[in-house]
Amino acid sequence: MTQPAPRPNLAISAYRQLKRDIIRGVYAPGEKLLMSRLKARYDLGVGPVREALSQLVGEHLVTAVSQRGYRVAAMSEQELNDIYDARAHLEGLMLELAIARGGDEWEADILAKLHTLAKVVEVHNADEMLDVWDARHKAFHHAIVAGCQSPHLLRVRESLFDQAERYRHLWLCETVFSEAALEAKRREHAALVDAILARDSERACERMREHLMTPVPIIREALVARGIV
Amino acid sequence: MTQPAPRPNLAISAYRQLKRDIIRGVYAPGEKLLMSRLKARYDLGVGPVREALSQLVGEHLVTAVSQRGYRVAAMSEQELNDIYDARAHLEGLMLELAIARGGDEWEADILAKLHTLAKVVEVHNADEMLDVWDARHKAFHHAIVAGCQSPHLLRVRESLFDQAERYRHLWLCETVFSEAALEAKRREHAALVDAILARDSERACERMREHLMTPVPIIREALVARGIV
DNA sequence: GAATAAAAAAATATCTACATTTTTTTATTA
DNA sequence: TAATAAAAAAATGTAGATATTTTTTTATTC
Repeated sequence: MTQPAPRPNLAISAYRQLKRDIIRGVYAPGEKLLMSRLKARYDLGVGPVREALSQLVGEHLVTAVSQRGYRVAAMSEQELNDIYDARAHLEGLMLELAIARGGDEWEADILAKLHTLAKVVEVHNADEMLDVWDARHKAFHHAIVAGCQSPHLLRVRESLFDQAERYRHLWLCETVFSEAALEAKRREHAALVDAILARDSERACERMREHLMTPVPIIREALVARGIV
Repeated sequence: MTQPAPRPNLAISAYRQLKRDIIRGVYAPGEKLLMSRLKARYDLGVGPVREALSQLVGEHLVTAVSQRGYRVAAMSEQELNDIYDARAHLEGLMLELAIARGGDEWEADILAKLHTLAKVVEVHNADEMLDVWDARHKAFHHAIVAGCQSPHLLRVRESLFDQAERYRHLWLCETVFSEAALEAKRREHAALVDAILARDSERACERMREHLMTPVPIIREALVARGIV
């Protein structure tokens, strides 16, 4: 049924690599993205690179000034606060809708993803640990909000998520390798799922908003420690 | 203080024209956007056109399939419902935050924009009437949600707005030229502002959600009438 | 003869290399 | 030092070459 994914063109792979590198912090916030450097790094012509940059401008990960090229979007404590605040409120809203609209398989899917997340232990390699935990954590949160059944709200959430990714990455590094932090997260998730399954909208949304805001102070410190702000 | 707007390059003006044409319905939903036609229509080379299309893909107004070019994003009754539902809930949330966070000048600005909107009468030309009323109507609604003071929520709202524009344009044509419809809108706006100034969050949000959903049946009919769905 | 499959042709999308314009840097002069 | 001019670097744009998809034509099978 599904179309066999067409072989991506160079612009698409340039887009993926560039986005990944920006999120991972390969380029510093505000850094100028020289066409010549990008061409060399990804071994592509200017066309594909330019198209990739155009799309990233649309996602606000890159800024452009006509005739003066492109830069990685800046990071700031102010933006950190605003993104996380916006996300917390948006996901609170989506959870409220999900509790009103979600059915049995919605609940079941949340439990399934919670279980999978709790089982991330057998991994040894540090990088792999980070990737696996992050992927499952994302899947868990996605399962919760997916219950709102609105493709457009889900899309809007994803765009906020993408913009938060650079900040989230700092938090992940602090969290994934601390057993205490992971345990705290486990407890928050359990309490959240508890309220959701009880269909207690008020309590669930409050816990969701709190849960989403906990990384902020940690990230703020990491930003300072790395001299980003 | 403000930078003198740099002269836009061809990609930027291609982007603006293309976006405008898509919103205004120059291209049918789902229509293939031939590179050769676009080049001819806007009198540009492939480079700038491709960059503009890439950005529109990021805004979900255009879809792309690798090696098979670009198409105008489809329109459907389902999407109409979802966009308006998502917007109603999002703007309800933003209004709630605005009532909690907005100060005196927020209230004053809403009143100012309401007044300006009420004064759209001296225009005779039909097209100009539509443009002026729409611009002031937008300004009014923007003034309301701006009180939430979150740049990211405002940006997310704008992206939903852009995606709704094609549907909104159908509604505008039905509304702006009907004195009865305009009068109904005037009353809804007055009731909304009333609840906002009373800082009655619950009532204001309810009225906002209702107000934002009223166009849906009208647009649905217009979609059918024009054979779009 | 109708339906299917294979091959060729046309249309289209994509990419690169080069030319042009603009901005930034460096050097020069008052 | 400030202003100007020259040089270098960078961004932008165009045209043509290449690769892919779609359509048309031709051949084959039932």
